[in-house]
Amino acid sequence: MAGVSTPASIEELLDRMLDISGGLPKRLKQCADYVAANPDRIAVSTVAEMAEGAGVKPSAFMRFCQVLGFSGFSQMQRLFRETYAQNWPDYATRLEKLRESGAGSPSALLAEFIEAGRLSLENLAKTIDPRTLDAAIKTLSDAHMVHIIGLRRAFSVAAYFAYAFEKMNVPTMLHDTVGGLDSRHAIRPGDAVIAITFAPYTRETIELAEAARAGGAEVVAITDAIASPLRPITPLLLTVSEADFGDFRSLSATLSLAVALVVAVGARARAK
Amino acid sequence: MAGVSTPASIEELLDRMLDISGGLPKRLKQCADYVAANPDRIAVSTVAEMAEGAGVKPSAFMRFCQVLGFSGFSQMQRLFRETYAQNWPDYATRLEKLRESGAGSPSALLAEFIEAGRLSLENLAKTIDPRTLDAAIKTLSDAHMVHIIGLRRAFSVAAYFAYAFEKMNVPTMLHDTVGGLDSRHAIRPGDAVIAITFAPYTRETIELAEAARAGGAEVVAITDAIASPLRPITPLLLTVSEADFGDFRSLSATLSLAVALVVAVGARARAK
DNA sequence: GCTGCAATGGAATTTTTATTCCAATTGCGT
DNA sequence: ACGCAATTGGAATAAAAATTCCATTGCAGC
Repeated sequence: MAGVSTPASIEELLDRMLDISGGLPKRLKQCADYVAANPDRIAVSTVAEMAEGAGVKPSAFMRFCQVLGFSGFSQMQRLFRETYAQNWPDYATRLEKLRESGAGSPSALLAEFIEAGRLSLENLAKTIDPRTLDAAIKTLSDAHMVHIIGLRRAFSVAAYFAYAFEKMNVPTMLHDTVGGLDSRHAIRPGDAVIAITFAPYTRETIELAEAARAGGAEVVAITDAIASPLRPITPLLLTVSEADFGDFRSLSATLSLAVALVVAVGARARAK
Repeated sequence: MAGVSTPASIEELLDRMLDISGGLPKRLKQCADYVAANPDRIAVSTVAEMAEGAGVKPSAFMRFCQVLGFSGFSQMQRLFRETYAQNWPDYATRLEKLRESGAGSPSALLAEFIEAGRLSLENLAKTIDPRTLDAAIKTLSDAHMVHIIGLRRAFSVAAYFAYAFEKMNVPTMLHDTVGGLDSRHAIRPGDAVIAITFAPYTRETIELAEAARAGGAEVVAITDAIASPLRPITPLLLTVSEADFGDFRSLSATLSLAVALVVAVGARARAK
C-alpha cells in the first residue's frame, strides 16, 4: 500500500493535493475541493462532519486521506492539530537542560531568548483581535490625556509608551511610584488610562485602573492572561501572551503592540 | 445537579472561572490555571491531554468541566470548537490578512511592526559576536555594582535591566535624570556601567560613560551602529541594529539581548 | 447488451475517548 | 488523635468515532 510517503507539513499536503487532483474520481475530487476551501475545519471536525461538508460518505473521505499518503483521517488530523495549537517549547525543561550543561554558553542563551521573542511575535499576529484594537485606539485618541501605569516588569513598557506618545505630541502622563506620591487624582473624566500588568499582577496597577474607571475615565488594558484581574474593569482588553523562559518573559510582542498603538493613536489625533 | 446554567460563550465561561476560582480545591484550581493559560488547546485536545497538561487525572478535569456548568468535557469543547473555527490559519497567512485590512489601519500597522521585530531578532542572531558577549558578561558579573544609563528611547531598556538585575539579586543602580540630580559620583572603581544609546545619541549617556571610564569603571555599551560615539570609550560594544518602520524602531532585539545578558550574569554571579 | 474493473455506500468492527462510579486518601474541625 | 466530609485516583462502563470490509452500483471497452 503506502507507496507514497505521508506529508510532514500542511504545505506538503497541499502540494500533493494539487498534484493528484486532476486524475481523481468524482467523490475524492469533492473531498479535495472541500478541504482546500476549509482547511481550518479539519482540526476540529470528525470524519463524519468533513464527509458531510464535502457531500460524500465517511468511507469516501477516509479513502481520500489514504490517497494523500496518510494511514487514515486521524493521522491527517494530527498534522492540522499540531499546526493549530501554538507550540511553545517547554521552556522550563529547556532552561533546566541549559543549566545542567554548565550554565550553557551565553550565545546559546541568547538564541533561546531570540526564539522566545520570535514565537511571541507570531502568537501576537495570530491572536490579536482587530476590533478590540480599533476600539482601543479610538478611545485613546478621543481622550484629553493619556495616563500610563505599569510597574515592575511592565514599567519598561510604560516608559516606552510615555516616550513614544511624547514624540507624537499626544498629551501623556506616566504614573510611577517615585516619592510615594499618589497621582491618581490627576485622572479626570474624559481621560484614558493604559494599564499594563502581567502575572503576578501588580496591585497598584489594578487599583489605579479601578479608580480611573470609577472616576469616569476609560481604561485600555494590556495584560497576559484571559483571566487577568483587569478583565472585570474594562472591555478594552488587549492580551499578549509572551513565551517565558524561566522567570523571564520576553517583551517583544508587548512592545510591538505598544508601538503600533502609539502610531495609530498619533495619526488619528493629528488628523483631527 | 446542574443548578448552574451552562456558559453560552467563552466570555461567560471565563467570568465563571474567575468567580469560582478562589474557592476551588487544589486539582480543580490546577485545571482552571491551565485552561486560562492555554485556552486554544481545548479545541484540539482530548480530556486526557488536557488533564496531563494541567497535571491532574482525567476524572479531575472532567469534574472541572462540570463545576463550570457543562455536562462534560465534550460540551465544553464544542463551545471552543465553534468559536475558534474562524481563527487560526498559520502565521504567514494571518499576517497577510492583518496587512490587507487596509493601509494605515491599526491591524496593518501592527503587522508591520511585528515583521520589523522579527527581522530585528533574526539580525541579532546573525550579527552578535559571541566573544564580545562573553567578555561583557564576565565584566558585569565581576563588578561590585552594575550601573545602568539609558535615556529617552533607551530608557525602557534601562528600566528593564534594572528590574531584571534586581530580580536576580545583582546589585544595581538605575541612573536617571529625575530632579536634575547628578549621580555619576556613585560610580566607583570596580563597578561596571551598561550604557545604552541609539542615534540620535543622547549626550548625557555618553558623558556618564566617559566619566565612568575615567574613574576606573568598566563600560559595556549597547548601541546601534559601528560608528557609535560609545565606540572610543569601550571595547565591549554590543551592536544591535533594529529594523524600523517609519520613524519608529522596534526594541525587540535590544530587549532580548538585555534579558540574555541579565540571566547569564545572574547565573555567573550566583555561582561565585 | 454483456463483462470486468473502478468507484461507491452502507453496515460491521475496532479503536479511541468520554464519562461514571467507587474505594482510598487527604485534610479539617473537634 | 479521631471521625467526618471533601477530594482524589483509578478502574469499569458507555459513547462516539475511525476504520475496514463487502455488496452494490455505474461505466468503459468489447
